[in-house]
Amino acid sequence: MNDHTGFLDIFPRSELFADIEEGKLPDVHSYGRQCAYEPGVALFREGDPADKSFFVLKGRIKLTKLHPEGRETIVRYINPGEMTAAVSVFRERNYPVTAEAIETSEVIAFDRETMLEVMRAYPQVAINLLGIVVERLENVQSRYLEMQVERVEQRIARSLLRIMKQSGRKTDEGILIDFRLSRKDLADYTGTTLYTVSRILSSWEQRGWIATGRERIIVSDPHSLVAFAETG
Amino acid sequence: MNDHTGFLDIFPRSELFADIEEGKLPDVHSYGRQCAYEPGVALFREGDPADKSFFVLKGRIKLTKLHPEGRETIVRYINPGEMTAAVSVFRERNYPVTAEAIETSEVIAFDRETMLEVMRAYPQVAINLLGIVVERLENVQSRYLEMQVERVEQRIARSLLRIMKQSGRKTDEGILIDFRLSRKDLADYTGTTLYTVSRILSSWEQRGWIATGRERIIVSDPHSLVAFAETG
DNA sequence: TTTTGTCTTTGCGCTGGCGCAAACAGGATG
DNA sequence: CATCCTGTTTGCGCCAGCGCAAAGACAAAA
Repeated sequence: MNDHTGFLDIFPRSELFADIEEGKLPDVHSYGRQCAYEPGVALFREGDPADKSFFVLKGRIKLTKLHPEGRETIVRYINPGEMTAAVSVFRERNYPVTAEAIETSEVIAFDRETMLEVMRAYPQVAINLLGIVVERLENVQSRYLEMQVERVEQRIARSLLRIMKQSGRKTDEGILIDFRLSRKDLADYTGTTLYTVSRILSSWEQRGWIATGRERIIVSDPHSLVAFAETG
Repeated sequence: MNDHTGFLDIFPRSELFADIEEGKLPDVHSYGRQCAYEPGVALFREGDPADKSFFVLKGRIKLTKLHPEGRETIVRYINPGEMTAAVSVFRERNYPVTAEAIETSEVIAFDRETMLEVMRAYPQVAINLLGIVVERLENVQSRYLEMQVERVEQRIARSLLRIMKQSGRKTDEGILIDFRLSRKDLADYTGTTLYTVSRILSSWEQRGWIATGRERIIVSDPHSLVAFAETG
């Protein structure tokens, strides 16, 4: 029973399955196939034919996109209760990103046909999915704009705050980013280099805004960081 | 009659209304309200409450996003047969961009309720819309990646090619970008400055890859430009 | 405990691209 | 035709941020 990681707790709080009657949730759940991934294992790779969508119950998934020259960008992190690979609903499409578990994760995979079936059975799911994709589009558009007009230090501030909001956990020293996040990760997320990230985090640590460790960041003074992100 | 700009020609070839039976198209059309915009006039502004979606019959719409500091980015151009502001389907949302006609344009406006009604009456429209948004998400993600890893000159090449594909017209001197496109516009689209764009276009003109005029670009050697965009 | 591997820090030199300033050019207007 | 307005070009100086290299620090393994 517990190996189902209580989807009954997560579904009603998720954006995708909100508005579905409690009683119908086991039915929706039964459409999918639950599976687990260890850290470092890919759910799918960029360019693969897209045949499944994934709903995350537990853990954390990293979406990355590769450039032919070798460098990559981190597109976003997927947290429990969120969904990825809506693209699979459409025939003849390929995954535009690679999805990799960065923690031990449990997900539910829906393949195209069952996804369409769920959407037909529960039309509100289709509309919710549209809402999710629209929201992500706006999110990337914002980051694209920031990329164009803001200096590196400001972008890192904003990105750190964004990650903090999505995946932060309150502790008594401040808000802890709740997963392994290296300097290189932050660099790939903001479009800079690990050297620059390191220099900037060091300077913030001296000012007392954050506390850092190996692959670990605690934001101890979010207020100052927000002020900095907004004014430069 | 002709003031309806023949939606019967455009609907069947559009991604949104593909798969709808010919005979039903006048019905779909009747859900919306057709209107015209002169160049420079805004259909909606970033931040306004989003209550209408727009389908373009004729002309061209520019989507821009503003940064508090004053600079802006051109998010994309909307051509005839395309749609924008899917966000309006959702209550309590605001337009994330500003839409402005850059040519005399005719569009059909669907407000939220009628949009939902069309989607209920023709479920395929909802799925098509999801497909359109997914595609744009992938497009922005690609540009975001390019922004991070490519040098300015390469990004301008890629952007010029992208615009050329979407809005180019064959002439005997090469492929003409079919609307007023200034150095500043290209700079706002690629995230650089008009000075840099000017310098780079000049160098390409000397190499014979393009021919330029005031707010006018003709790509005379697309092949070389593609090679450059891909190898840097 | 020592070792090994990975992650992080920091000095240093270099350069792509920014942005001012000023001249130039082409359309539109009267 | 001359004028005005807006867009374009180009010289020049500057600096944010890159990226190498080498040392330091932490975690897990042996």
